[in-house]
Amino acid sequence: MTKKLAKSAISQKRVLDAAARIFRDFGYAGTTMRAIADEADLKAGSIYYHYKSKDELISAVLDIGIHAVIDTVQNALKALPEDASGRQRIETAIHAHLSAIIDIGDYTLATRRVFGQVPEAIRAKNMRLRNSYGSMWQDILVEAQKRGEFRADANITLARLFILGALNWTVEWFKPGGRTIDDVAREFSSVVVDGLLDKQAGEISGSAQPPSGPRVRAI
Amino acid sequence: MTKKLAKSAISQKRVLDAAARIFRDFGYAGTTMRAIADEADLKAGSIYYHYKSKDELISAVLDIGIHAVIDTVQNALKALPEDASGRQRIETAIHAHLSAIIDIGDYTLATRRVFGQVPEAIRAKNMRLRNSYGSMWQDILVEAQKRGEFRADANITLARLFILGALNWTVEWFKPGGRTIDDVAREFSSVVVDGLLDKQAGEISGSAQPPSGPRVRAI
DNA sequence: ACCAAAACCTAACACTAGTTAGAAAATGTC
DNA sequence: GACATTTTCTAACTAGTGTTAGGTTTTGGT
Repeated sequence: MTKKLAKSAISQKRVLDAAARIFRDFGYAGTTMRAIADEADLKAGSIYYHYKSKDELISAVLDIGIHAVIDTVQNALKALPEDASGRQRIETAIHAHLSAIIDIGDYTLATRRVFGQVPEAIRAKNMRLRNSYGSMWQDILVEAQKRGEFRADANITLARLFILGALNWTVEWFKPGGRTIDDVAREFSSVVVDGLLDKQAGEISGSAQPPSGPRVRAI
Repeated sequence: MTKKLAKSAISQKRVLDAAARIFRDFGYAGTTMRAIADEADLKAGSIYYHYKSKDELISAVLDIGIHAVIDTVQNALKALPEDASGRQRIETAIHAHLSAIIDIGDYTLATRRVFGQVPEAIRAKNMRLRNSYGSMWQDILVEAQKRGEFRADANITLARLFILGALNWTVEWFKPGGRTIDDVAREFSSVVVDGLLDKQAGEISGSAQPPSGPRVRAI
């Protein structure tokens, strides 16, 4: 166990980044080792020095994709005060999730496009990570509901599926240079939270009232 | 033009259905003509009697997928009274969309999983259909906003992207036998509409108030 | 029973896939 | 500068790809 196999992390990352881009564009079967090698300025055979098979490569890409999201969101939530409201937590989580998946967009998109086509064993392993991320969200929502911030009759599980579905879809249309992540996160939170907020309990935090702009008359 | 090339629509559909299932499971490049043939109880060469290439097959699958959704939603909307509310329209459209994509789930999933990997020309052709579907939703939302039903400060384009993203994601987790489409549609509508509804304008339609169940105290 | 059209099959083509063994280059250490 | 280690390349093998040409069977109308 005292081997000193270092294997130059930077070359490894070069191959991994290239793989993510190619997997993203051509899917699992459509991705060839030769195409990855081209993208990474290598010859096909050389990849096998870093990864021992195509499957090990896609597995690494998948894990990086979900891990980045989990870490980013977890850290953002930890930075919140203990008594943060459900709204704050959701806004924070949405913003962090969007930042993460757009930051490492190649990996996220690769994951989305390839997940259904990957060998069962690899998919199952990655699925465990995704499920643990799902429970993270479930906890936030259930907590807020228990505290009376969210409607008691809301189906939290379905709401969570709705939120994560919409979030994950973002990478398909979000293009850097257009809308900012802040804008998207704010608008998204507004749609989701103001739908979950218990109106019977009266308005709690701010940001629910339209800021300025033209007011529409009621009837 | 007076040819009588009928080409037995039922065989053609058998091949198409098989193709949808295989494309769904293995992606564009991962799908082999031999696998489709197997699934359709044919030999690979025979497929070429019905479709002249793999590309023509995937193109047909993609078009069927989006067309089914467009038709179902359009018909459901047409059946509504002229003065239907925005809430009603959204609930109807969500329900119809879900019904359609789950009904032809193989095609929808195939589309989702394969879209990014298909030759550019085919994708562009199918994209036009999808864009026209997008404007349909945009119209519903903008109309409701103009009538003062939805918050004036809501970004309709973003809201639409969220809704369609979440809807399209449904096929990934929805399993027949569990939740009903009605349940999912109702909950989704509730999350979306009660988030879009202008609270300044007061409650308009019903279904916003929690029906029965335990009421949560405010603070 | 006959026959043409429709539907399917067989066998092969040129090509590309993942992977590997072994040689060659690059790198760093003394 | 020599030498061992790390990294890359070359060239090949087998297996499987989309597609096609031409033959065989099935079908349905007369």
